[in-house]
Amino acid sequence: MVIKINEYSDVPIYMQIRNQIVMGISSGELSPGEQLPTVRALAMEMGINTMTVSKTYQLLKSEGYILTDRKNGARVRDNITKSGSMSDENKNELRRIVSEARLSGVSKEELQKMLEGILSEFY
Amino acid sequence: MVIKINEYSDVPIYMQIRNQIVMGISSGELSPGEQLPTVRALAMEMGINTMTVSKTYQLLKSEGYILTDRKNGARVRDNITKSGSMSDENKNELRRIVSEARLSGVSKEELQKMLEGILSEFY
Amino acid sequence: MVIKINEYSDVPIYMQIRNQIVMGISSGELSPGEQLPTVRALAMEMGINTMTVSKTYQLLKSEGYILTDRKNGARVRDNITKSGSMSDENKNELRRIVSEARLSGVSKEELQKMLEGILSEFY
Amino acid sequence: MVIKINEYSDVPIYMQIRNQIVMGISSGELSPGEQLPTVRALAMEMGINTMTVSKTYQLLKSEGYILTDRKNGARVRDNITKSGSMSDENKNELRRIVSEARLSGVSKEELQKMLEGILSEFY
DNA sequence: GTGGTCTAGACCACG
DNA sequence: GTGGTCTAGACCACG
Repeated sequence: MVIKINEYSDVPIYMQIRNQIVMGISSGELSPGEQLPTVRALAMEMGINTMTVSKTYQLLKSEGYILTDRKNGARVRDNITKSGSMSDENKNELRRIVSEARLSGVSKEELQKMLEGILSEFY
Repeated sequence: MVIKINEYSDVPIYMQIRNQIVMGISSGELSPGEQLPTVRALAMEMGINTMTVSKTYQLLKSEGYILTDRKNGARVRDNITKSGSMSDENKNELRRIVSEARLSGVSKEELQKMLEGILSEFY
Repeated sequence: MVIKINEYSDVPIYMQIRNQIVMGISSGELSPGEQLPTVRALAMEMGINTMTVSKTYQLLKSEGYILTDRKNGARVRDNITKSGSMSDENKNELRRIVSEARLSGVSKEELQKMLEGILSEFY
Repeated sequence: MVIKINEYSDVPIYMQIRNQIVMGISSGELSPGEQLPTVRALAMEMGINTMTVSKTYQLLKSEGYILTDRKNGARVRDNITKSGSMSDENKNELRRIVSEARLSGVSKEELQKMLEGILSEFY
């Protein structure tokens, strides 16, 4: 799996990596139980600080997306906790994005089409 | 229009206010040409510093959502610039949110229903 | 002569009017000795405060572009003081504008052509 | 690169700094990728508040001239967005400056010569 | 060590 | 009375 960092983004690097791994798991690109690169390897590959990758893995672990152990490194959990609902933060983000799309002149139809496209990526 | 700040959020205060005003404009709660509270009034009302509100207004101005002048204070622009498309950042956010929703066990149908609900708020 | 105010501009109204009158004099649209509208008339016509127009006229007078007397109102001076050189401020502005044009990807030829066009308006 | 503030100017400090950095980038004095002084260092050096410098950097960032990150501080972007044209504001400023030059008695030839000089600084 | 955010308080130009 | 600017000083997340 290829992870790309956007250096112009305001999203912190550790969060960009986290987001891409989450999307990888959700889309199926990363399978349950699959091994992730070691902190050191990923940091080296991306030319960033090991601390940054470490922060990503700890976050993913605390969110229940991955497991880490000293022997095997980090692996995708095969029983990710399902709360069954979206966080209020994400709901709010959705509202913000939709409202901005409308003000940008994106039509309802265009937006629905785009949303269907994104849904088909993950469902 | 009531603006609520979540002091525990990671989103900076000036950005929370900005987001709520954008949503207000998009939903129609704030009409084109409508006066916004003065910097001082809003700061007082929310118990925050005038500089913070000022930052919000300048951001909204630079984004083309409002205009300010010393006589009338700030008001909603009546010809908001329409790029016609969503920013890459917002598209990416949509993908992140959808991917997280799926991993949380939200079904495609539930998500579609929620999206329709949000769309009907703004379109 | 038609004066247009851009309400979105950061340039104060009194300065926008001043600039347009100066350009009118320089282009010949306003002739030496020509009568300007009264403060009251111009303010009424533009739907702005008389104080704003008054400020404009006082500025133009202090800059030596117009004369005012109680009997005849304001007139374009027929012997505008010629310093013979550009102000340092204006030179600096030119440098700023040219530097921004270049960074915007405007070619030297395009810029020269535009400058010739502007020069032919006033010379 | 030396930045000089004119404390008597009407141009706000953060804007004076912004203008000089833009001119520095355009003239080549500041190279793509080059580090800018840290907010604190520049503020200290110029004897002004860090907030003022911070405002400058955020403006330059929002205009696409520089990028900032917490590790490296601020640096000049190597792919500055090129709109391909001058802003209407800058065109208007050019007209104002040329019209004032003419009224000051600057000849067309002198002005053309000065413009060529400025163009050769940046092109 | 860096930029980002926020406060309390002040002064100013504009209208 | 309004927004715009600036200071002095502080705390925080990121890396």
